Amino acid sequence: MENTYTIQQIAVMTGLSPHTLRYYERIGLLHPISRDSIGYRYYTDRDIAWIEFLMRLRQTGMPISEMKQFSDLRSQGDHTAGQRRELLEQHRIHIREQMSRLEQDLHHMDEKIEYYESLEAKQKQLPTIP
Amino acid sequence: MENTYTIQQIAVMTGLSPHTLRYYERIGLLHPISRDSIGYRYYTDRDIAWIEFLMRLRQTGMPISEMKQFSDLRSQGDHTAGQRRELLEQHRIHIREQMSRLEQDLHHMDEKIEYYESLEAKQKQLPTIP
DNA sequence: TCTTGCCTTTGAGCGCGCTCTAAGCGCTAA
DNA sequence: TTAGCGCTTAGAGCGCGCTCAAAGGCAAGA
Repeated sequence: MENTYTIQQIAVMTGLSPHTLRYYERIGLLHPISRDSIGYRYYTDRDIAWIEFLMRLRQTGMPISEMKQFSDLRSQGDHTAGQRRELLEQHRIHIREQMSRLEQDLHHMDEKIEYYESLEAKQKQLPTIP
Repeated sequence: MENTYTIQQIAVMTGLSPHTLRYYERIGLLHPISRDSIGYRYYTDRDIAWIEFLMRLRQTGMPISEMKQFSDLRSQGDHTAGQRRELLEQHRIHIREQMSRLEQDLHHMDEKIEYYESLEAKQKQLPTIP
């Protein structure tokens, strides 16, 4: 659990580019990452967990400005747990909305695909018009 | 079924702005919309159906370049039905992937929220440290 | 007649989330 | 000693999907 990783290793593990990792740190999504004697970043397992959490927020459509809010609350300590929970509950609602919208859209796609299938079936019945 | 609508009416009905409606036409997502005697656009019910379909594609994450492909196939006539169906089947896979990813992410959010709840519960037990 | 209002066009501008460039440093291998 | 590699920084640039600005036309109402 005392492992450390270079930025390149984190990039491979998370799928984020080193550029993006530095960018996230620059805008404050990541607290200032520890450095070795020559100034290279080294990431810990805890950092990885946090990065993966950030990725889930992004993945589910949270804008970076809101992720920043969340990060700021986190860095203020445990007494912000309530606010963080509220933010997350709001976001959970958002995720559920996305899911139900996707479900509806999926049904529509199914219908549209069936429509095309029937169109193709008709076309086979009348290969060419004489 | 022979109704026609101004761009403003379409904007209200679809939620897209007149700007966006013109933009979509400009880039070829919409075929050139009919005009009245003084050059104003008038949209038909068929146009509305197509716009709503486009919105579903966008909503589900299809990039505009791919929507353009689809539109181009459509304007080439019924013989492209097969290709359109294939595109849509690909996209349906994409939608399903999004849904399962969201479901996973939702579970993670649930856990995180529970974690915060437990944190808050602890804090109430120890309101202040003497 | 004049104002108001909605439409038209082309092309520029914008916000988001990266992504890349340029210049430079320290370590290691040849 | 030198070449090459991987890291560092600040700041510029980019792709996407809009969104707006400027300039102008037509028509209905005062």
